Amino acid sequence: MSKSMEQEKADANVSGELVFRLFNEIGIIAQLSTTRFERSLPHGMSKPQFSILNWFCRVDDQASPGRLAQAMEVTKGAITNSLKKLEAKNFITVSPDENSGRQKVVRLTPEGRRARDEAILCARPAFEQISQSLSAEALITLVPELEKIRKVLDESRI
Amino acid sequence: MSKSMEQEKADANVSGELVFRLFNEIGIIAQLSTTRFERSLPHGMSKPQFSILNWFCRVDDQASPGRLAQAMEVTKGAITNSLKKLEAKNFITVSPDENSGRQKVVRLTPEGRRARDEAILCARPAFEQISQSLSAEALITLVPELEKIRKVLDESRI
DNA sequence: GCTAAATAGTTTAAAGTTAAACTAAATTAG
DNA sequence: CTAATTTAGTTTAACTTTAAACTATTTAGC
Repeated sequence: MSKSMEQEKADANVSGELVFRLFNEIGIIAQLSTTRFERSLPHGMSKPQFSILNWFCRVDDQASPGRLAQAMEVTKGAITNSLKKLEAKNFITVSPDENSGRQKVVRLTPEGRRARDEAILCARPAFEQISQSLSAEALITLVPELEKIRKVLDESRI
Repeated sequence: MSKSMEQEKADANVSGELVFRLFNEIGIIAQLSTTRFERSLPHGMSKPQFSILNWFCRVDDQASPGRLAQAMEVTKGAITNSLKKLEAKNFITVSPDENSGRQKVVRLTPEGRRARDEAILCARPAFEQISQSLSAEALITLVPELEKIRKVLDESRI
């Protein structure tokens, strides 16, 4: 075995180890930050519920449940569940789609928009501390790298 | 309001926004990577089960259920559940602690160690692709930053 | 046009998690 | 030494998620 081949193998092992640690850290951070985030949310709102409201504020003012399922990266069943909760709180409306009898149209209500804004205000302090203990620089490099990883995972979804 | 104060507020908003995106990306990556990881595991092993076996290989050769719960960052109930599964597969042994009647001692079996090594081999290809689409550089900067974030979250746990 | 396949959404069953109640054992205080 | 408190682990109930089965509607193929 040539020297360069040995080196390549060593690199692969180092990368393998690092990728492993990467996903381990990400898993733990997701768990801890979700718990913290949900505890700070008003109206007994869950992270999935918040994500749906936030999506409406940021991406589009209406959508089918299926489109939301894709955007949230969860199953259709999970979206059915979340939409029921949000509808019960009058944060969204769900109506039949005029153009397609098998689709539905989901829309944000003014209360829903208010609840989302309120949620962001309530959650801010929970993350301020982390924001402070991280350099802005670190954040600026971190976020695009993570976006890249997410896209790779997303595009090669099984 | 002075110029510098305005600037500080703008910075805070930018950071707030970035921190928000950071945790959003982390949440999605955790979800997608866990699914992919679990599908690659042998013996119908779940990520929590693997994590316990892996902990024994990396940290200590025995532990109480409570210590494992802390290490895995889950509740004691969740650990009770996982340990039952692992014991049924003969990957661990659970025995009474000689020094304390209310504690138990959990240990890895040789089969457990083999299963963990096998799991790592099976999971490698699933992550190789990501490893390839990321620069080693990116990984080397990413992992320590994430470790820092995890530690901040962990140390200030509520 | 009519049948077959695909698509949208709901429901159900299995699994896993948390929080809280509970049992049993050890420690602390008086 | 006894009673109260704390600690370790299990159990239970509520909830969420996924995957698969199911219903209803639309689109394609012939």
